[in-house]
Amino acid sequence: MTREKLTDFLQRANLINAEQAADIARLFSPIQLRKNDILLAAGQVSDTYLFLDQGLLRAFVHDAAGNEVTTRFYASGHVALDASSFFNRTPAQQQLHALTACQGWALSYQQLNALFHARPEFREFGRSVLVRALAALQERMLDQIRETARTRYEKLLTTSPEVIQYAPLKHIASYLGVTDSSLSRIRSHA
Amino acid sequence: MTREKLTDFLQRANLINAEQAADIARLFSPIQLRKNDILLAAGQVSDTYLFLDQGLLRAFVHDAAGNEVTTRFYASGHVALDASSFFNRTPAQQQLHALTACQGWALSYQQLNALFHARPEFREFGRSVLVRALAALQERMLDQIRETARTRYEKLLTTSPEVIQYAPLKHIASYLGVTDSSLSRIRSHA
DNA sequence: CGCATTTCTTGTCATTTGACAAGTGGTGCT
DNA sequence: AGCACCACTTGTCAAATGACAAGAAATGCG
Repeated sequence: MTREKLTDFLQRANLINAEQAADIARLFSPIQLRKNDILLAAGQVSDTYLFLDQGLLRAFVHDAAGNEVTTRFYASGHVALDASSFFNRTPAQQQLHALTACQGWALSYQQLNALFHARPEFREFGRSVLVRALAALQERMLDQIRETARTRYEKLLTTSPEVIQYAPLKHIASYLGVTDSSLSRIRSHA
Repeated sequence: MTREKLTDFLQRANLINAEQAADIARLFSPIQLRKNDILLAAGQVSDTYLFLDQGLLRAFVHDAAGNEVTTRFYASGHVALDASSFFNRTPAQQQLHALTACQGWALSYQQLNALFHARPEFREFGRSVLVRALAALQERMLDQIRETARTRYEKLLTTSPEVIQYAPLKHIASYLGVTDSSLSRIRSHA
């Protein structure tokens, strides 16, 4: 696995140039996950800032009734992270589950902080990752409020076909906020 | 208006001590808003990092049909901000609207960045503000998915009574993701 | 291979919520 | 005061979705 996707990613917000990206990328360690591995278990303090190169992950929690609710999918080219656990060094509520075999690049909390300290441009970049995650979540919240389940499904279909392809229906359903039966019906009469 | 709430706020995450907090707080400028002032208009680049001392704000967007959707309320003791516009220096999608007369403390983008540069502890604090906003939004997303409108209303009632008290029903309704009629019925037969 | 488990679909019915419309009461403005 | 405009409530009906259950299809495993 080359670091090419990682260096591309680092340059995406135009806060880091090619040379800096190469230097920074060198510090990430390769990570492999098998299908169904749990990268982060409930109660554990996250210590992996993961850039996903290949594969698909999901984050999920249990609700009061004990049902799993999928809170996010992470496709390749994105950072998969429980920000709250990682940055606050607190036990994770969320779990991270590999839906397929995955490859990625990782930093520990200590490494990330050292890098933030040493490299202002990476600090800026790290902030932009957080701000983008916030904006994306806000957008999803809006969809949840004003779009029907069918529209939400169709949007997911066009923006994240890999999710539809690899994630089982029940995970997609709880992510979209509908029951599996409803999603099945939405699909059938698409 | 004293800077007391602001210095308390700065110390809340235990990343900044009392002396540092006093130094930092000194750099914020006081801001007043009248009821119904628009702090941030659509299309404008946000340049106000606002700690709200008194009053109530809301953020809203227009959906495709032109209806206002309230995306968040900001009560006193919190930072009211369109993070995406402020940090990326991009035109705001959201607007910020004073629901009551407000007082607060503000930094410009330039001031905030200078402060981030000069004070690592404030940098950490800034990150924790973002991470907390992310976690709160995630929590709200979960409620949106698994709770009924009635439960969401009741939660808001206990966690943010000031919102119920000062915001008109239609803003609360669009925030909760229901129509005003439905919310009115939920209330009537509480 | 054969069995158990999981995944997905489909049926029936109840519940929630939305759409639309009318009406009431309050508020602000001239 | 008089009028226009909001904010909120309430009625009626339709549409979307959930709950529950049964069954079919696919998958994993010994």
